[in-house]
Amino acid sequence: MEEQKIGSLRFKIDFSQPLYEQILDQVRSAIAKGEIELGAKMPSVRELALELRVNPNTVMRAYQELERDGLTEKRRGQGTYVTSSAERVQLFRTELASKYMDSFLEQMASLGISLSEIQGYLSKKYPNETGGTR
Amino acid sequence: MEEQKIGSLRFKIDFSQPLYEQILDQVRSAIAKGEIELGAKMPSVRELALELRVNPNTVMRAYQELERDGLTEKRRGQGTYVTSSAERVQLFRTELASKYMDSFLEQMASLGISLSEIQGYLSKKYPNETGGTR
DNA sequence: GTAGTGTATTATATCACTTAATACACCTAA
DNA sequence: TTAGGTGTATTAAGTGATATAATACACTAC
Repeated sequence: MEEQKIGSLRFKIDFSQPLYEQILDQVRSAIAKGEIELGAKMPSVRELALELRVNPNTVMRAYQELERDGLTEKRRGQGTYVTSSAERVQLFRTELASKYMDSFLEQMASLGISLSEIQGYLSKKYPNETGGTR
Repeated sequence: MEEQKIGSLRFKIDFSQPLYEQILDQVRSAIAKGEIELGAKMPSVRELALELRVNPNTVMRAYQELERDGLTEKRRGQGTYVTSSAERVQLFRTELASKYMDSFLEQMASLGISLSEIQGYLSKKYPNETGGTR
């Protein structure tokens, strides 16, 4: 429940999922949504671990995955920085969105739910929006 | 990779996810899609465990969840049967679809992706379909 | 040199998942 | 009644992912 602010980052950590995964997801989201600026300095591994009351190894695991995503760059002895490339962020967004989309469609298919039914659900969830394909 | 048939049920089991979860998902899907008939007798816990080369406790865990879903009924001493109520199956379908939908929309929101962008992705994935809301 | 970075290693603990062995309660059919 | 098939419960054990803790090393800026 308790939301923490560390620099321009906000964190909500609980025990429903692995800690490193929550840190990873929330930083990913902040970068994807532009809540933290391109090229900005990330909190250091030790600092973030201290603030979140979590082991440094746990933070490092999240940071390593962020670099694999191409969302951050590490400079030994200096720190971790958000990538300066808007293209990389955009590429990450589309790739992850595509994965989310595929697994969602697979779930719906396993229930025998067609595309038109999905569209129907979408309309119900957003009754006020006209929808992009209408 | 190896797909197994047990009665009218088909199973593909690997080690990417918990075994009980895979069994659960695949039986759910079979019932939701009508691949196994309403009121049909399910394989017994011991039989399915033997066929899938899995511990009976693991199968039982999946079966217990199926009953919680309202998709099966157990008759002590007789066996496990698929529910005879088409309404229950339909209810389950809509409830689970709604959950899938919500968590999907949450994922997309975490990437800062709007509804109209989602509609765009849908059109790309299904270029030949007209779509139910058009 | 000092302090702050990321990184690596080793040990330990906990929990979810799975298997295994066994026993019990219930129902059906011979 | 007996035998065999149901679901259920319990106890024990092993494995792997997750997390913590303590420590050390390499690099960089000041």
